[in-house]
Amino acid sequence: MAQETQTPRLRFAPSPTGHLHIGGARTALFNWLYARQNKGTFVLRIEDTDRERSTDEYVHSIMAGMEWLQLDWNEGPLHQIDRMDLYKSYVEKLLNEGKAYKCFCTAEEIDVRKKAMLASGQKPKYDGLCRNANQNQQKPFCIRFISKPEGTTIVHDLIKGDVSFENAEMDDLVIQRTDGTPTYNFCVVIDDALMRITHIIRGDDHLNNTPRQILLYEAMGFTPAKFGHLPMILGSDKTRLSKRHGATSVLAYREMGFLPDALINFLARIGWSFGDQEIFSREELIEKFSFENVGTSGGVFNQEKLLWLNAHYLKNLDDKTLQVMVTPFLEKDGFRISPEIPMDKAIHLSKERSRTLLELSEALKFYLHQSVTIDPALKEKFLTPLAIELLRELSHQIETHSDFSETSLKAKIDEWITGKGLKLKDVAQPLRVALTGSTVSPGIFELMAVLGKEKVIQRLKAVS
RNA sequence: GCUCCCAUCGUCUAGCGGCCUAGGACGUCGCCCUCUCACGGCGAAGACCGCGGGUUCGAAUCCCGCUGGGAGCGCCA
Repeated sequence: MAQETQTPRLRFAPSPTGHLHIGGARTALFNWLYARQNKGTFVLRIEDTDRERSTDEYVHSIMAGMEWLQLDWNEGPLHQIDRMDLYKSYVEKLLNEGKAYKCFCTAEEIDVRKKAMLASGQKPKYDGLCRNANQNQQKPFCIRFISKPEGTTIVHDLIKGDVSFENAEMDDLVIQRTDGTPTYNFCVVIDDALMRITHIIRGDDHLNNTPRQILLYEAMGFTPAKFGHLPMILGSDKTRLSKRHGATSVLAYREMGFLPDALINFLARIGWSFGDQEIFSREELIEKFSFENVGTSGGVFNQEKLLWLNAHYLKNLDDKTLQVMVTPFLEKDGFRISPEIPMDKAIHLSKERSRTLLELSEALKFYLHQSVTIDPALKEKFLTPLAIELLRELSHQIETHSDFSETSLKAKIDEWITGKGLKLKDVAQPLRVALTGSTVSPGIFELMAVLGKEKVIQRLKAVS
């Protein structure tokens, strides 16, 4: 048979029992990167053999997460549930070849025996009782794969190097449940083999499963793929990242106003590095990725760094694009983009002061308000009788000033301030509070130019 | 308990035997810029390279042991 498996085929195989989470997204990313780098194929396969916990909602959510991250796939989504007959044919094959057997033990019986093993210091595993049992009993049964009693199985891992396991460590794996459905370790092997997957890149929580999968490959006459096990992403307490550590769903990061490129960049840098470089475009990632530079130890998910990266990508986006991206955040809070305010200019002023789209939307709200509400404490501190007097005077000065551009405004106000023997410092904060309701905002002249004469005068009158 | 994986600043990491009195980035703290806040610029603190043995002229880098952490040990994936 011709060996024409030169272009790699990779896959991401989530189970739809939850949303696409951070760890899964990184696994998908690394598979995707390698596939794209080598002009290979990236397959999305849904591992939904657990009918109890799998839902369509999660399938859609996972796909939405990948689409948002722009991790596009070439084949799929393929559902394992559609391939049940296929798996069963292989169960039959193994049964006929004497490589598997029916097991009539109940869960309770096994549980008792395993507990006893654990108590005596042994690794709890199925004791193989039914291997020699009468196979024609009229009782419910599951089907087990006969493990090898001796020898060593070596996993040639692309990331961890060679890892060897004693075959005696492995027990007789259930490949078909009592209800007749095949199990994960069995289905993956068949799917990966039949879909001609060349590289299986997944979390290292699967490393212990790999030797038994290799044995399954061999038993069914398949050639094992290459494996690569990624270290886990950890929470701040260095345990495997979970809900306990806060948001883990990729889509939740979209809602928090993160940019897909930032998240991709961040995810890539947990576990993978390229010298001292921190910022990578997708193209660079595809070009520079290699298993060789994937680390072997787990990495903590550091949201502060994600925030920094997000800020970086945010300020490098053009204003019009950002406007499209931030609008949903504004609308969600009941704001309507008004043509009176040049939003792109407002965004230009705030984008380097915001780390997320959410923060950006917050920074834009004051432009859109009908009137400014000022916190009493701020009012007391900044809008003193003296300040109000100044603002009133300033209001008159501006009313007759027609050119509301930033430079013209600055010239006009500077002149007025200097004429009064004051410093900009003396009026900037009261003015800022009156116009924005906050002590924090973009530069006062830029902001006034964006806000427009009418609103500026209106807001000044409201406080004086 | 058993099996497997892992171990450099608080965090992500560079380092693949001499270039390391250990480099970069995030965060932190100063200073500069300045109308506030950011951005930006400059600078500082921060790792006896988990511990102990080897190998070697020489080890963060190789080997062994220990300790610590993680994962697995499901008729979940």
